[in-house]
Amino acid sequence: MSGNRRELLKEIYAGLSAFFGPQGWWPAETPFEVILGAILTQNTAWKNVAAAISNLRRHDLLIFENICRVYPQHLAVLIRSSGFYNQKAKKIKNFCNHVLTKWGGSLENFLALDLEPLRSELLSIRGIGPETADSIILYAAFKPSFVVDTYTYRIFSRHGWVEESIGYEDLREYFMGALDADLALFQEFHALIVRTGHLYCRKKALCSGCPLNVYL
DNA sequence: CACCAGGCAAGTA
DNA sequence: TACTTGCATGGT
Repeated sequence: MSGNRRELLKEIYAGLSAFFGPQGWWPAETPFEVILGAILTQNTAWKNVAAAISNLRRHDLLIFENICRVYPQHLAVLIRSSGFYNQKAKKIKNFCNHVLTKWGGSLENFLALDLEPLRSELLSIRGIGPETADSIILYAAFKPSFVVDTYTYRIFSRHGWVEESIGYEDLREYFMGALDADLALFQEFHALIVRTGHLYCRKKALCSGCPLNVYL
C-alpha cells in the first residue's frame, strides 16, 4: 500500500516538474530572510509579504543582529502590509530572543541542529507552528522536512488521496513515509504544489494540461 | 459588498 | 480531543 503511495507521489511530482519546470524556491537571498518570510506569509498573500520585506530591506533589517535591536512597534509599522502586523512583529522578536538567549545569538549554530531537535525547538517558539517550522527547516536550514500547506491539503483531499479530516502531522507523514528524505525533492515538490494552488485552487480556470487535472 | 491569502494561539466544551 | 475566534492588510 505504501509502495503504491510512493508511486503516486513520484508520478505527480514528475508530472508537475515536467509541466512547470524548476521553481527554485524559496524566493529569498539568505536563511534569515527565509525565516522572516515564513512568519510574514502566515495566512497572507505573498505579494503583501514582498512589500513588507522590501521595507525591511530598505531599513537594513534583513540582518539578524539588526532586527534584534529594533522595537516591535517599529517593526510592526514596517511590516504593516503583511497583515496581522502586531502579532507578526512579536513573533519575529520571539524568534530572535530565542536565538539570543539559547544560542548566544548564533543563528548559524541553531540552524545547524539535526532535523528533529531543530523542529521541536522551533515549535517551542511562540508564533512558529508546524508549517512555519518545516519551511524554515527545508529552506533555511536545508534539511528534508516536508512542508504541508493549505494547497497541499486541498489538492490531496479533493482528489480523494487522503481523508478530509487528516491533520498536519499525518499529512506530512503521508509524504515523508513514502518518499526518500531528499532535500531538493522536498523543496521542489512543495514549491510545485503551491504553484498549482496559485493557478487552480478556488479559481474558475480548469487545469488544462496540468497533471492535477481537477477543478479545485 | 463579500471573500480570501503559502497560520497560529488561545479559549471553550 | 475537537471546534471556534481574533488577528488585519490588500487584491479580486
